[in-house]
Amino acid sequence: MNLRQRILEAAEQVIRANGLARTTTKDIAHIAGCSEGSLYNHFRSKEDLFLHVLRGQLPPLLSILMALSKRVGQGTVRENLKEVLVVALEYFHDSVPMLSSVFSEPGLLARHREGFLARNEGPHRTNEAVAAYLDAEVKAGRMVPETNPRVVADLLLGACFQHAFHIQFCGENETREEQEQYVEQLLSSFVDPLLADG
Amino acid sequence: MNLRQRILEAAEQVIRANGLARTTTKDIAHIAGCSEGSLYNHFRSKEDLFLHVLRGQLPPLLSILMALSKRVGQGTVRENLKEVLVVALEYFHDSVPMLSSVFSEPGLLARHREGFLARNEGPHRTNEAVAAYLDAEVKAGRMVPETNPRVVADLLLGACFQHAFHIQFCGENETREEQEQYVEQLLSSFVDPLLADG
Amino acid sequence: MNLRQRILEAAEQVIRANGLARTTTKDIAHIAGCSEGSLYNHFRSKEDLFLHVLRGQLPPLLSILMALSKRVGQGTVRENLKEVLVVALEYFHDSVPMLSSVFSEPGLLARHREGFLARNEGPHRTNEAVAAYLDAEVKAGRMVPETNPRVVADLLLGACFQHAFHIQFCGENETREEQEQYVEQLLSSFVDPLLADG
Amino acid sequence: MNLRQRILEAAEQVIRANGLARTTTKDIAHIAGCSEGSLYNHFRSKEDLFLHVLRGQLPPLLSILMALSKRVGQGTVRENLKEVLVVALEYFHDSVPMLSSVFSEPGLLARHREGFLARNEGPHRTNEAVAAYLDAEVKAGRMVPETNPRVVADLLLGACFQHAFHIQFCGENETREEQEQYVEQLLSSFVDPLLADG
DNA sequence: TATGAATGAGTCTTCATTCAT
DNA sequence: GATGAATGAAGACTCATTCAT
Repeated sequence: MNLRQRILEAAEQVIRANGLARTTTKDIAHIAGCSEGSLYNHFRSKEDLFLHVLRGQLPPLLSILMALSKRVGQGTVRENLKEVLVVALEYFHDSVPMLSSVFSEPGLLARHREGFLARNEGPHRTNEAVAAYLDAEVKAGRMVPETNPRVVADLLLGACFQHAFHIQFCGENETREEQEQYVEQLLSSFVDPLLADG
Repeated sequence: MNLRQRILEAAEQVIRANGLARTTTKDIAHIAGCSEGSLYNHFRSKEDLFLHVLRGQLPPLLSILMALSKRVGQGTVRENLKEVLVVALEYFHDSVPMLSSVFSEPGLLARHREGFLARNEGPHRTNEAVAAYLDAEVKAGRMVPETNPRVVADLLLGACFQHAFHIQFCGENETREEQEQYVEQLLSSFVDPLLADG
Repeated sequence: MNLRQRILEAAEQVIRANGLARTTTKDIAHIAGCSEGSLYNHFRSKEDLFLHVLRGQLPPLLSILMALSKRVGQGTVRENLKEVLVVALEYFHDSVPMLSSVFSEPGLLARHREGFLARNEGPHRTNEAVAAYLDAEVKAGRMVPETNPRVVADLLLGACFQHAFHIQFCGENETREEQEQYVEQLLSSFVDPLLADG
Repeated sequence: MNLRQRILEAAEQVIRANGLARTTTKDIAHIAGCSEGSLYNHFRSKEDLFLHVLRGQLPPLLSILMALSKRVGQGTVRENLKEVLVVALEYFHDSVPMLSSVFSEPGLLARHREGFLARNEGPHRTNEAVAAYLDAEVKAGRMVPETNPRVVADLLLGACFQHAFHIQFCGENETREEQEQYVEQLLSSFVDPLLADG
């Protein structure tokens, strides 16, 4: 693996372990197995490096959710949503600490913003993707016509997001099974009544 | 106002303006109108000061939501929920940046956690309070019996929380009116069908 | 002596010993007997400190030359000029290395310039002061009327300046006696014919 | 042009633009259109490269002045001196910043000194060359016998040198015409009385 | 010979904290 | 309790130089 990539991964690793504010170039270089100077052969500044790390965080979930559009009309809506929500919940658990950290450095946030807005990759895009899927399923007659796709997407992803935020904030752990149970609760109480095959 | 209080407010002000990571004792002292040394006559350390600032952030919403229990059976459920959600949304807008910032300093987060867990004031308590209210309204027959109070609370507050997070993250502004519209959407599409008077 | 003054003198000392480009904050702090951090309690930056050191270099000769005006008509012109030129030559020897160094840092030179131009203390002022004295002596009838004061001042100070520059550049030493001999040469060959009492 | 020469010219260009202390190997390589590594295929070190650049600065004027000896008895003394002084003044304007810069790096100056002293090319040699010319003209009867050639050379070149130093130090510009006027002043007020054809 | 990634020593600067007054 | 000068550890970043290709 080339050094640039190693540096990016080292930076992500240190940020996750020590927190954004406690991440030093020295630590990053140590984990990457190179000198501090080398960091600057690949990134203009520490902030620039962070920006590249952050940039790598957003797309994963988004690309999964974009792929949802291909599943319209396939499998069951419930299964599709369950899979999506479990993936989202897991992703939120992973990304919430780093994503949230950025609020501690408004300058970094501002530059990060410029980037993801220009690339149309903001975190809000996930909700749009799920809403688009729901919309298609409503039109396909697989969900009741009263369904408001955007509101349902916001409710489901919002619940998962806040849930992950709270778990991380409280320093708890959640097993994969617990995550699935959480999603199952949402589906049973909220989504099932919206399914057309009721 | 005594100096201790002035320091606390100055710290909060600087954190909001510059971000947690860019908040220095020098800036705090300057805004508080005292010397840096004075900070240490009132707080053991900068972290200690931050902890006191953070402690002051959580309770406001919680105490409002706790008061909800007194409104069971009074007014309409819709009105009660609307008021609560608007207040919550506004509070999330205000507090998300500072609350999220803490993820950048795991040590600070850990100590903060010890505190709010000991005082039973964690951010997750807001959802519990709303769930308790909903539970009471279900029992009072003002909501359909299929309502799962905790899930509904998580969906509603989760949507508001993530919405505020996204707005702040994208650096946008939202007027009070837009906030009310957002809440109204949630109510119309999701809550109304759950009201027993339908 | 207060720390600020000690830092200024330490900086000057290190610049003289190691050269402007090889002067580090570490060395300055060490000579001043304080920590590097203390430098920044008294000066905004290393450049700012250098600016204050430089500012202290220009005025000494200038103030001596300004005092010349009081000697018009007193003593002999030759004696007055001799004293002035010896002082100037000695001063040039002392100041040429540091003054010249500044050309290596155009940014520092630019800021230095702003300062001395605003205070009307530039190095060219020395020539103006001597010219003013000569003009007065011409008008007092103690020098031949053909004397062009500004040209004579430029020739005499220019010769001394370049002489000092060459000596320093070649790393030679010049005793006080040799300096006096150099000045005496200038007086005998050039100034004497201009004196009215010839 | 070969790379070695391109590097030398690039180095000179960067030094003139950014100052000696702000000249980096990176900048030099960029201007020379080669890699930093290539610098070290042609020069032992950055200091070595600078030494070669400096070495190229001194001889130009000197060789012109050495050629003066051929003009003894030809043209008029006034014309010869005027041409020489204008060339010298222009040269001083050009070279003073770089030459002076070297005082900021005593180690570089010391090595430079070794070189030009061994080659008998020091800056003081210019004055010797002019003095030799004047001496010849005195002996040729074209200047009054009281003329002290070395003193006259020091006065004239000293005035020009200091004038150029002041102009550069004050960041001013001087047109060719102004330079000629300055020299003309020196000639009219000082040299003319020394010419034998008066 | 030309390269350019990698280096690591060195530099300036920041900042939370202390302590004598 | 209030001060603010002094601290020194730690930080990000620069840069001349090396070396494998």
